Amino acid sequence: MTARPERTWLNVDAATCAERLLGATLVRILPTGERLSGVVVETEAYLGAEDRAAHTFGGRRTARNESMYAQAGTAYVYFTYGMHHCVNVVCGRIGEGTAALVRALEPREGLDAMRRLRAGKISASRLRDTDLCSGPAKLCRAMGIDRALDGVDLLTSSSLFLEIDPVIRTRVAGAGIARSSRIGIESAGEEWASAPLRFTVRGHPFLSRPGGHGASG
DNA sequence: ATGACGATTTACT
DNA sequence: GTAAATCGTCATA
Repeated sequence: MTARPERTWLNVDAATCAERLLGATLVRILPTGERLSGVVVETEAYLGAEDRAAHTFGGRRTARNESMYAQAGTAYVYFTYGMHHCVNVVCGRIGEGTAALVRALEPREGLDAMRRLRAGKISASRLRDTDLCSGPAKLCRAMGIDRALDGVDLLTSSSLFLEIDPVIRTRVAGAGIARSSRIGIESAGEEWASAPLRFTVRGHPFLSRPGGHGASG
């Protein structure tokens, strides 16, 4: 039986939240009513004011990152590189500015719709299942996530929300969790660029790129 | 008002 | 491996 997570489950530090989200299911209900979903298999933790790589570093607070300061369970969706969206799960206390970036999903429901949404110049039929959601911007494209969903409550929303399937989470826990350095944050400096704040399901085939070797979980 | 910069992806050499 | 695509946001003036 699946259930939505409790808010207290996300009211934790970003690293704990990022690790915890592995094995959770992200569900998107399109305006058409189609249900899309995928299991979270890769995340990154962003630690807030202290973290040079975080959008909330130094307490920066603007219209763009406002939702990152909201309550745990809020979706922080941002637009970058002039063309891509990425989605985070806000965690910790209100005003803390911490979150976990969702970097890859194993697609479970609505693969045809995902293919349609992801298809650009290449034909949809040529997109392999492993290409659908293997990156933070890819999964947003595949699930139709954009700034319109910034700030929605992932615990109560009917358009974008989290579900926990105990069977899936048990299977993920059995596979083990690996930690590695976060991707694409070189400019944040060596200390933060090398911090082991990326979490992956060990050896999972749907990652954005190979995971690291670390403690099992 | 302006300029530099992305928590990326894709195509191409 | 490298480079282009593409534009909202933010710091500076």
